[in-house]
Amino acid sequence: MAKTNKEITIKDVAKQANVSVATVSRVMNGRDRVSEATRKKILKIVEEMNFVPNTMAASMVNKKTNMLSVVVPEIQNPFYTAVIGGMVEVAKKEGFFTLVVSTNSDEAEEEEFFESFLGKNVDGIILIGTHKDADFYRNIRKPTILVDRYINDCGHDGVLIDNFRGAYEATKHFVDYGHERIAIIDGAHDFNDGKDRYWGYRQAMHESGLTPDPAFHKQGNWLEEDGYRFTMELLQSEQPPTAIFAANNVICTGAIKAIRDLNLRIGEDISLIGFDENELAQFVQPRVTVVSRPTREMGIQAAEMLIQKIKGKPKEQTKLKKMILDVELKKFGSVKRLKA
Amino acid sequence: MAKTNKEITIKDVAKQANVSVATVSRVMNGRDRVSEATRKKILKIVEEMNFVPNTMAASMVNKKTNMLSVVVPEIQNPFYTAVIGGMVEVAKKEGFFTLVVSTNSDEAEEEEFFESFLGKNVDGIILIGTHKDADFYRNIRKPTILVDRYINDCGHDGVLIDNFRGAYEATKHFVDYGHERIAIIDGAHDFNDGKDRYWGYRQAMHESGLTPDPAFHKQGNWLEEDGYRFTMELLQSEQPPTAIFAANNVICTGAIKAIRDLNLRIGEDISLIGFDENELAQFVQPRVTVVSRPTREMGIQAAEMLIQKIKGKPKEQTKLKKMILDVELKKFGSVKRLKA
DNA sequence: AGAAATTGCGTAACCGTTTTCATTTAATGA
DNA sequence: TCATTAAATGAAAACGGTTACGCAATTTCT
Repeated sequence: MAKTNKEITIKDVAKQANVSVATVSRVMNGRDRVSEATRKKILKIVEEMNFVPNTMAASMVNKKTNMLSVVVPEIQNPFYTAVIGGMVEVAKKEGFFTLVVSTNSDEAEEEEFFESFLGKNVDGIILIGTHKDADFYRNIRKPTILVDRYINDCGHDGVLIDNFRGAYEATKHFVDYGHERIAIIDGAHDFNDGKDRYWGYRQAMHESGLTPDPAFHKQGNWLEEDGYRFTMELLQSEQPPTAIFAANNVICTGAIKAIRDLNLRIGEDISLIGFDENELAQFVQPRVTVVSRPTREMGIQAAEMLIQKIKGKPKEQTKLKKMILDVELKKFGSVKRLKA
Repeated sequence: MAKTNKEITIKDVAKQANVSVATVSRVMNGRDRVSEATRKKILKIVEEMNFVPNTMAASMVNKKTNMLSVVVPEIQNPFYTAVIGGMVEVAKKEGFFTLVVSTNSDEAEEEEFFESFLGKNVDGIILIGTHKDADFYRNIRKPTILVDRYINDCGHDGVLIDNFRGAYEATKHFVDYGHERIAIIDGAHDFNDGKDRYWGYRQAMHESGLTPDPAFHKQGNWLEEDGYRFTMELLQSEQPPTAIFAANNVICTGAIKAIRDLNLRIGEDISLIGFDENELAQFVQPRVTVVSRPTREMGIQAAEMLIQKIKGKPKEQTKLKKMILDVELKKFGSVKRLKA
């Protein structure tokens, strides 16, 4: 079992087949025409020798890797994995291989990716960014689609959802059911998504003639523990709200747990709306009303835009596109009717 | 803004600095000695021209990419993302970049990976496999560590947990609390993990002098819906069990939902133990007793083994190692005491 | 049949690095 | 001062493919 650990190369095949490497290369990727006889012969030898071309060498000359990457802040968050799922589906169909990178919401890690082997060598990127500055994005030279989080003047197309309207509809729903003391738990307004949700809430309040109590705006870090802590605070205060809008999925999870720990009933003692589906929101009874967005679809759209961009000629550099997908308020029983 | 889209290469730098490419290469990766003067000069020019070496070209010659990949069946499953988390942590510390690939539990997709650019070019692989045949694994030439699922004679090291003991302890716990009618919901015994859990259950039953009712072994596909459906069936049968062992995390989720939908109380009307933590198991009250395994730690150990293997010389090919990590039965209130 | 067009394939340059080996230059010693 | 040794650098051959170009050998056209 003396193992010659040397990988066999196109040269070995060429020698064996008594042809030039060019010919082997030709049959390998069916570009040029080769006589049926030699094609057969070469194919047979390729099979026998178990030759697999070194993609890296090939990429060096034709500058394509057929790899896409999707960069997300947290691989644990089901919202992101859903986007990934949609993206991978399309990429695969189009012949691209997708690799996933999680940056742990860390700007340094995000930068590291772009300087790494991968960042340099994928054909395109779908990015749910962590950076807040447009400069960072402008420095990305590869075809890139921003998903969910968008920074103006970043120089890339985006696939987004109407966060403003989502929050607006949620808040409006509370108001329609007679709520006036409506709290919102969100996080830093570093990105458009968070900011828009807050201002959707504000506008709905304003239009309804309600002045939001500043104490009802709880701003954390978009974490489950924030949802838990702030819900506790809110519900244990002197004048608790009657309704809480949890501005993302994990905040909502925290809120549900807090409400449970306080022995209160959702939709009865306290009304709640979340943003995005999440396991707990679907489990509790009544199920929690949520602003739902087409997560998987976002990945699909982004991948299609990206691939189109990769395949299109550079001259087709039309102006930037932002695709806004629609949200839907899925009403279950977590909002109590206070008035007819 | 006429953009010369050509990437600048080491040659450009060399020309600008009036030195050979060899010298530039030397200063870039600090291998050989270079006079301080030229080093400074080159570094300055590198800075000015914003030169970044083409890693792919470099990899072609030194056959290293400093990339690791982790291949998992389902990126949505929190168990896998936890393993990934641990692995990435170690890899990063050791200077490796990690990329994640999900195969959707599809053998074809798994194979595709190994034939792709990535599969060919990473320095090592951590694999939670989908294939059932040892041959597949034996064909993997790169340094590889199998995690969680192990196939004998596969030719690779593994990081596993003691599934047998986990299930054994869980079952024993039921018995200790006086249960005799104990059901198990699992899935196909394609891998050691599932099989071992089943036989851990069997042995505990046997040692306790209990003969398991064949109707109490429900075998599905390890899916949440299986957990739901079988729990329903079990609890609605003529002679329902008093205890259910849900052999993985999503089956447990399904079981919890079914119990809820049947308006039964966990730990009262039906006792339940799950395998692995999961969101719902932690949420319901009483919290569900689970066999807990060190998920993150598994990733850490695997990454350390892998990197050691990559860095070690080939002659150090000692015999195969299987590292077995311990499980722990975390007792909460979901098992009712039937006797003192 | 001879010119023209087509087909099949080999030669060699190239992609952007690393690295060995040889060579030049500077430093050291007697 | 001149030989000896050490330090700094350059030339060129890899690494494993792709592809423009060109030349024979066929086929097609008139």
